[in-house]
Amino acid sequence: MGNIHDIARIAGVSAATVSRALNGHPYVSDDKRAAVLKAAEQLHYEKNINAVHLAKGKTDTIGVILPFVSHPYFGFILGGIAAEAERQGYKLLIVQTNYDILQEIDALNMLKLKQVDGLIITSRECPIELIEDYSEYGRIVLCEALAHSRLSSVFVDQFKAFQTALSFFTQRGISRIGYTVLRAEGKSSLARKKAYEEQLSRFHPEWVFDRALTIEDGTRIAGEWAAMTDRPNAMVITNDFVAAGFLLECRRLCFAIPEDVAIIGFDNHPLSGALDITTVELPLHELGTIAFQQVLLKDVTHHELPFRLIHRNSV
Amino acid sequence: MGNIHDIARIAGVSAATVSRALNGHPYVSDDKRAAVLKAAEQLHYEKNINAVHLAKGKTDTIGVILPFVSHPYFGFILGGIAAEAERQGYKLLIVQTNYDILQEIDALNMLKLKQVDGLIITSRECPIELIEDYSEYGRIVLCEALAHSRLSSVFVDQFKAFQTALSFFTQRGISRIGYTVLRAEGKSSLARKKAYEEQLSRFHPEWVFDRALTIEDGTRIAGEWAAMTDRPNAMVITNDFVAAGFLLECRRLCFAIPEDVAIIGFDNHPLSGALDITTVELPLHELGTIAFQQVLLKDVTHHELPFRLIHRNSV
DNA sequence: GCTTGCTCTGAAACGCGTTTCATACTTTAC
DNA sequence: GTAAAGTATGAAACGCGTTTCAGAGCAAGC
Repeated sequence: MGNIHDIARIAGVSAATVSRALNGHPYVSDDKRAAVLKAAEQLHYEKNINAVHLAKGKTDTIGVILPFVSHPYFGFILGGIAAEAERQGYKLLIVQTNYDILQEIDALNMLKLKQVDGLIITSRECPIELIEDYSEYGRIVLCEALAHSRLSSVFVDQFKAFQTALSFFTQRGISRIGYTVLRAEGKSSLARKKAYEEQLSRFHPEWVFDRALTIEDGTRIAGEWAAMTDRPNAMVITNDFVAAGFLLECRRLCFAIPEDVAIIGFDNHPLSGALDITTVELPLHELGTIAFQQVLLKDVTHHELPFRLIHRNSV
Repeated sequence: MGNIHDIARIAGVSAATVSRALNGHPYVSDDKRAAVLKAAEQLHYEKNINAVHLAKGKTDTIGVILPFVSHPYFGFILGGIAAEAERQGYKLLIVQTNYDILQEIDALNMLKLKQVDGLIITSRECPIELIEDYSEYGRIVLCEALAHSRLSSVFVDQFKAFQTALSFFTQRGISRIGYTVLRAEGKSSLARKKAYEEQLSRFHPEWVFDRALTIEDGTRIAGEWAAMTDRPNAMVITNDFVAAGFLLECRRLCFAIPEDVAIIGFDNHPLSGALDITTVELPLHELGTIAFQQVLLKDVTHHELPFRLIHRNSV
C-alpha cells in the first residue's frame, strides 16, 4: 500500500511535495501535483492518520465524559455535541463512566496523552481539583454552574430552576412539597435542600427521594410515596422520565393527578408532552452544541442557558 | 516535558530499556527500572499516545456508527457496547450519521486510515457493497441479519419478530392490522410487507405509516389514524416510544385501548411497562455487548439473539 | 570444561506525515 | 535594469514510542 516516500519515489518528487500536493497546499506545479496523484492512485495509498496526529500534535477529536449513554438526558446533550462536532469536522471519543472516578480519570488521561484535543464533561463524580490539574493539557468544558478561570462551563442554573418549580407550587398554596434527587450526596442535592429551606418553613427529610434517574425509579418512588402516612401532595421530580414513572404508577394505584399529588418534571422531553406533565424545559441539545463550541475556543468561557416552566395538567 | 529519549539520557540507559521499563516488560534489571521511573517522574513524562498508535499500528479504539445518539433504541445498544468496551480497555469513537451516506463513508474511512481497529454499524443507509470494500481494513460488525463471509453480524430476526406480533393479533381474531415503519424504502419495510402478505389476505398500503421513530411520530400517526374512515383496529408499532405516543394520543382523543385499537410495540423499554403496552422484547444491551465482542474476534461471526413477546394490556 | 539457555541491553530500524529552512527561478514593480 | 515579491521544490528535522536483532554476561546441565 505504500507510504508517502514510495509516492515521492514513483512521482519523482520529494516527500514534502507529496504532502503538499495531497493536502491541497499552494505552490505545487500542476504537473507534479498530477504525478503525485497518479502515483498515489496507483499505490492505493491511504494516509496513516496516526502519523498525521503525531506530526501535527492534534487529533481533531474531542473526548466526551458521560455517566450513562443510554439515558435520554445525556442522550440529548450528546446529540447536540455530535451535531456540532460533525459540522466542524471533529470526531468524538466517548467514555461512559457510571460515575466511577477511575473511569473519569481514565478519560482525563486521554487529554494528557494527546488522544483528544479537548474534553467535555457532562457530569462527574470526581472533585473539581482533580480536573483542574488537567486543564493545562487542553480545553475542558463542564456542563455545570462554575466560575473557574481555567475550566469552561455551560449550564442551566439548577438552583434557580428548582426554585422556580417550588414557587410554582407555593404560589398556588401548595406547601407540602417533596422532591427527588439523583444522588443524596451530590452537589445539586445540597443546592436543592438550600432552595427548599429558603422557600418553605419546614424541611422534611423523609420527603426527599434519592436515586431518581429512570422510569423505574419513578415507579419505585411512587410506591414509597403511596406507602407513607404523612405524604406530600406535590413533587418536584429530577427529570421527565422519573416523573412519568411516578405519574403512571400513581394512576395505577388510583391516585388522581394533580388532585392527590401534583407533579413537576424537568427537561421537557416529548414524553412529558404526551403525558401532559408540567415541566421545566432545559435546552439540552443546545447545551451540547455550545459545549462543543466552547471546547474549541482559545479562551475559557462561561455560558448560562435559560429555562422555562411549561404549565401542563399535572399541577 | 520530555520524551523517552530524554529519560534514556538522564537514566543512563537506552530508549529501548525505557520503553521496556515503562511498559512492565520482563528482562529489565531492578536498578535500571528504578532509574527510568525516577527520571520519568522528574521530567513529568507523559507518553504521546499517538506515537504509540503509530508504532503499534493499532489504537485500541473501536468506531461506532449510529444514526441518532439521542434515541433510546440506539442509546441502549450503545450502552451495551460501551460497557463491554470499558471492560476490555477499549475506547469508542462515535459517529452520528443521521442516515447520511457521506457521514457513513466518513466513518468507514476511520477504519481505512487506522484511526480505529474495528467498526460497529448499528444501522446504515449505504449499500452493503460499499461496506464490503472496507472489510480488508479491520473487523466490521453490523447489527442486522446478514450471512456475509467478510462482515460479522449480530441481530434479532426482525422478520420473525414482526411475524410474532402479527400472529399474536390474528390468533385473537384480529385481522384489521396496521403497522409503522421508520423509512418507507428501508430493508425492514420490505421484510414487514412480506411478512404481512404471508399472514393476511389483503395488504392495505394506507395502513402502513412511515417515519415512525419518536414519541411525537406516534402522536402524529395517532392523529392520522383517527382521521381515517376505514381504519385498522390493531397496530404493530416500530418501538415502544412511538407506541407510547400513539397510545397516549389515542387516549386523549377518547379512544379505548385495546378496544378501539390494540397495540404492540418493540424493545420492552421500561416505558412500555409503565404504560402497560404489549411489546416484543429485544435484548438491545446484550446486542451491543456481543457486537463489541465480535469486533475483537479474528474471525467473522454471526449471532442471532432471541426475542419474546410480553403480553400486557394494550392487546 | 563446554554447551545450552536465560537474563539484560542497546543500536538501529520502523511506523509516517508535516513543516521549516534554504535555495533557485520567475514575475512584477519602479 | 535592478530590486522586491512571489512561485516551486527538496533536504532534513521533527513528532515519539516499539520492536527486532545481535551480543554480552552468567548460571545450570552433563
